[in-house]
Amino acid sequence: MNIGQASAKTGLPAKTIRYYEDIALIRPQRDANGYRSFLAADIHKLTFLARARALGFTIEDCRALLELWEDKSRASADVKRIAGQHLASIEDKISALNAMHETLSGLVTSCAGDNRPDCPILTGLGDPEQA
Amino acid sequence: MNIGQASAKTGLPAKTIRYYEDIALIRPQRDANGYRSFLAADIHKLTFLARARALGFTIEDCRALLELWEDKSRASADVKRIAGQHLASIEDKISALNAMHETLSGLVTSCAGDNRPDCPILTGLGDPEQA
DNA sequence: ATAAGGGTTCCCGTGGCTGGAAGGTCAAGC
DNA sequence: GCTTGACCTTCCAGCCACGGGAACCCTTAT
Repeated sequence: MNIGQASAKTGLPAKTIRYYEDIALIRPQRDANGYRSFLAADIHKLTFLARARALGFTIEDCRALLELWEDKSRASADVKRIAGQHLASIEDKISALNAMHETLSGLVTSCAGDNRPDCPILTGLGDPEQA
Repeated sequence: MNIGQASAKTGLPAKTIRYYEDIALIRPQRDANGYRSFLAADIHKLTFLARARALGFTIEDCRALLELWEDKSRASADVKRIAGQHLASIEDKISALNAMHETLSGLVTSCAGDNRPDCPILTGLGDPEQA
């Protein structure tokens, strides 16, 4: 299977797949003409990567997870630890965004949004006390 | 005021302040010895930037907001539009993170996390149907 | 005179790709 | 056989918003 088909199967752009080979997440074989040749196992890995990335795991997380994935004798606790840490970092990000949202929506609500220049958003941004 | 004091006043690293000058967000004067000299207006701008960045506005958003901030005849609607768009993008990010969180916490919960190799997290990541 | 603690510029690296240039390969149509 | 177009290859540059560190200059205190 060529890279185009692999891309279609996994939903990953060809560029991304090449990049994943570059950083040694996958190691597809090569045909005589130099084209990458993707086997079922490669597709499976790419699907795994696509999904893990979509869940926000970093590339290095993915690398670790892929290793565990291939290690049939892994302890599920190892996997759970990585996933748990990532879950915590997602929670942190959500909290941070919620805080931003609260502050900003307060500012936006208080702004008339008309032709006049008075704008509590700008005032609030300039003077933290007033946010 | 030198860059160190400006940094202390605004909470922004000196590196960041130099970067902001580089990309022309601020234009502090220079002393005879070549040191940057920050006036009250510069500090005010930096404070504005620090706060807007903390709320997740991009640099280009900040540039636009700063322009409006300095334009005493601006319409508050212009400011509100930028802030509203950013608010919407924050909401998008929160939704995306919540979706990730839901999926991932489901996987994590279903994993025993012991010494056995069976791990629904890895299975779920490999096979989307089973997530 | 020297040492510490400012400041300056410059260039490289980050993460995770994405775009584009320059060129090789393959299948189809004339 | 030749061209066209779609595919594939490598490599280089750029994105965002800085941060690290080198190499050097300026100021102040001892």
